[in-house]
Amino acid sequence: MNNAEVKDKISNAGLKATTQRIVILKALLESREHPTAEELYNEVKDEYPALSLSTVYNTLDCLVEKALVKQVQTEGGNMRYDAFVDIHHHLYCSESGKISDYYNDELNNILEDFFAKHNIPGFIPEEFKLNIKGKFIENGE
Amino acid sequence: MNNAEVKDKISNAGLKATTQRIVILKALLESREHPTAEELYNEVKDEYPALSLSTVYNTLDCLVEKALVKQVQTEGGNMRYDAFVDIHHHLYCSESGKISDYYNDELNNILEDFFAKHNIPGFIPEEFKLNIKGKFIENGE
DNA sequence: TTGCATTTTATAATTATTTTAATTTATTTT
DNA sequence: AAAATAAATTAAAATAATTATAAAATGCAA
Repeated sequence: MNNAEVKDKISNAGLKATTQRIVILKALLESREHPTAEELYNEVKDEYPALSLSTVYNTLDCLVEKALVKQVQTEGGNMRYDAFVDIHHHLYCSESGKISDYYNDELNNILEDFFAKHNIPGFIPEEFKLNIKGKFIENGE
Repeated sequence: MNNAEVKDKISNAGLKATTQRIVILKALLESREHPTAEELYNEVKDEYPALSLSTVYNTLDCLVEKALVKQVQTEGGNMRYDAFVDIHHHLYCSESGKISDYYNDELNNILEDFFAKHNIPGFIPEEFKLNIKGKFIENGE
């Protein structure tokens, strides 16, 4: 995705498309690693050395508020971010802690169907996210 | 659950059953609120005023390690704990941040079946946890 | 009981994140 | 275009959650 497209994304969300916001969102869109604010900061610093870590936090807050970015639930301490806001699930590796994406439309349909049929008393579900814990295996293991 | 039963749980896991561990685990077993370390500390302090917050953190780490307690994924900053380690899912309220339990064996079976049939290349799934985001509704709303 | 290992405690240190207030940048008004 | 206004960014300080440290207390084995 080029800068102009990222810029449009930000503008269309009703935010000022500042350089900082563009480079931060672009970096996040180029990563599938669900980085922390600090990891993103280190990514972006090369290209934009004047950037401050506060700005990364502020910008991510903005982007989350406008639903351009999602916070990723982790069991560990710190917050991670994901610019891929389409429906997908996560694989959590119990050994490395790595979080990978899992896309499966059939699974999404099954979950939608299930909760269309099974009411949860007192609760209106809006979004389903499956966390799959397990282990990555080496090739040939 | 009485103290003796909690004590056995701890001993059976291979841990020394100290008073602190007993009261902390007991308090957690009596809560369905997925408390933080600090919330637990405040619960337990009445009954056991000498208790230190560090001990709560240490004890919870121990209990997690021995799988008597699970960490609960949250989007906010701080860690939450759950002494109910049987298979269940969580309802996340987007308004209040409250996390409630959702039990459904049929859903568990559907998920088991799905991943028995659908291999994830390079990954061995061990545990499925569905996070259901939505809203709690008032009676009569 | 004596000795040893473990646990607990209080304190200090660390880390992630948020707040603050000043500065810079962008936008609107004149 | 210049001045006024608003918004965003920055560096620094503050806060909150958690972890590390080292001394004291506890519990168990010989």
